[in-house]
Amino acid sequence: MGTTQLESVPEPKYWHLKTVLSEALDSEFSVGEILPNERDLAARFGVARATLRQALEQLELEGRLQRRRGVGTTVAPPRVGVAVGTEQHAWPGAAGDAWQPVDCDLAAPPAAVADTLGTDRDEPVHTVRRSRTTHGQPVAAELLYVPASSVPDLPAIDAPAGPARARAVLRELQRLEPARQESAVELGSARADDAKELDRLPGAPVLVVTTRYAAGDRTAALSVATYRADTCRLTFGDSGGVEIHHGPHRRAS
Amino acid sequence: MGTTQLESVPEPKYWHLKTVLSEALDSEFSVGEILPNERDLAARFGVARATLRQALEQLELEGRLQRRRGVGTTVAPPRVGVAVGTEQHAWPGAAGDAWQPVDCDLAAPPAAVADTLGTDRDEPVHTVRRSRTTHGQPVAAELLYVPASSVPDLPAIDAPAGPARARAVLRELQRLEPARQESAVELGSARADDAKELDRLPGAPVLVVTTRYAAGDRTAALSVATYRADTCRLTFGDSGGVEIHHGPHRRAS
DNA sequence: TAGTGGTCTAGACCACTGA
DNA sequence: CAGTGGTCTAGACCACTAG
Repeated sequence: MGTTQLESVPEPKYWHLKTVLSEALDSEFSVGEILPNERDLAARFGVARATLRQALEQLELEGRLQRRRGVGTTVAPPRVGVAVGTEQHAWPGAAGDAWQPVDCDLAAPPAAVADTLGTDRDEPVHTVRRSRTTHGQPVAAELLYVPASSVPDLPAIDAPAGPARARAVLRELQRLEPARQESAVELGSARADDAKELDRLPGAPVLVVTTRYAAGDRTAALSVATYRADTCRLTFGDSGGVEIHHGPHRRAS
Repeated sequence: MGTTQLESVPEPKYWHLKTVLSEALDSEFSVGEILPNERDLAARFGVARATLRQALEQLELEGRLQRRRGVGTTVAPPRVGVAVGTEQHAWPGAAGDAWQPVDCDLAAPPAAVADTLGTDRDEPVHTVRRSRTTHGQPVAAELLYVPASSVPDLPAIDAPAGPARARAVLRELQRLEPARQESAVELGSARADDAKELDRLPGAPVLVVTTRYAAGDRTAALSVATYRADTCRLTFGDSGGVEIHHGPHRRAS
C-alpha cells in the first residue's frame, strides 16, 4: 500500500465541533457569558448552520449551554443537585417539602395511571398539580394522582378545583402517612403544559420520576414528576450528592 | 374583531407529526415491526426528510422507536426496568450482582473523579470497566474507580490489566464491605467507547448514574455507570418497579 | 449491490426577545 | 425594530447492513 491511511475513521463534523466548543467553554468562557450567534459561529468554523446547531444541541443536552429564542446562547452553570429520595420528602405534602401546590381537579386519569393505582379506568381521581423550584428557577412539574377512595373524608363543600382544593387533598393524604414504595427514572420529552411550567419549549428533554406511595397494603397515590434534564442532577440517598462535573467552571464577573 | 383567530398557536410540523406517528404506533403497529423508510414516510406526510427525522428522533428518545443504520426503523419494546438502588447490589462485585467485569487498568483518573475520591490528581487509581446486560441486551457500561490505597493487599504479581485483574480488584474491594452512600442520575451523551459497548452511535442519550461507596469514614470507590436512555427505566427502592407505559403494546406475531 | 439511516449544505421564513 | 434561536426545504453524499 502506498496510501497512508490517516483519518480512516472520519469523525463527523458536528462531533469534532462539539469537542472543540466544549474545550473552549472550559478554558475561555465564564458561566453566564453569551456566545456568538449561530450564524457567526457556523461561519467561523466553516460549516453550515445546521451542523453547528447539531453540536450546540448536544452541549445543551449535557447541560453545558443554555439557549433561548430571541436572546442567545449562554454558558450554563453546573447542574443543580435535586434530592428525590430523601426521608424529608417521605410523603407528598409533608412539612418542609419542596413542592408548591398549583392546582387540582377531579377526572379520570390516563389508563396506565389507573392500572397502577388499581382503580377502574373511568373512576375519577384527584389530580394535584405541583411545581418545584430551586434557587428561584423552576426545576420540576408534578402530577400527583390520588384516588378518591384514598381520601374519603375530603370535605365535599370546597371548590372542586384550584390551589385550595389541592392543599385540602394533600392534607387528607398526609393523614394516611403514606410510605414511598419505589421510584423509577426515565428519559422523556416535555408535554406542552409541563414545558410551559418549566420555561422550556415543548419536547425539551426531561427526567420523568414515577413514585408510588402506599398506605397499609394499598396504593394511596402515584406521583409523576417531570424534571428539566438540562439543569438537574437527581440525587438519591444522602442529599447533597456526588460532585462530578466536566471541567473548570468560572463565574462571570 | 371580525377575524376568527383559529390556529393562533401554529404547532410545529414535526410536533404534529410526532403525535400522529405515536398514535399510529399504538394502534397499527406491533413491537418489532419495521416502519417504512424515512424517504417514503416523508413523502407520505408531505414533509422534507429532515422534518420527518425530527419527529422520529423524539420518538426514539422516548423509547418508542429503534433505528439502526443500514437496517431500518422498528417499533421498540417497552422500556426494561433496571434496578439500580437495591440491597442486592449493595456493593460492587457482591454475589449475584448484574455486572460483568471486562477490563481494568491503573492510571490517573479524570480530575473530577480524583477530587471526589479525595486522592491527588496524579495518583494512579484502579479503573475497572464492567458491563451490564439484561435479556441478552447491553444496557450499561460502568467505570469503577478504586484508589490503590483502598486495596493495599492487592497482589502485585498479577498482570496490571485485563479481566483477571478486574476480578482481583473487585475481590479486594469486597473485603472492605463498602456501603453505598448516595447516587445521582443525570442526562448525558455516550462517549465513543461507551457507545460501542452499548451498541449505539456516539452521542446517543444516556443516563449517567454516579454512586459513591464508603468503607468506614472514607470513600472506597466511585462508580460512574452509563445506561442506555432509550431502552432503560431505572428503578430505585423495591425492585420490579412501577409499570407506567404510553399505550397498548402488542407483540409481533 | 441495493437499500437503509446518518451527515451535511445553503438557503428561506417564522416566533420571540429586548431596546 | 433588529437580532436571536426555531423550523423547514430539497437536495447531496457517506457509512453501514444484508442478500
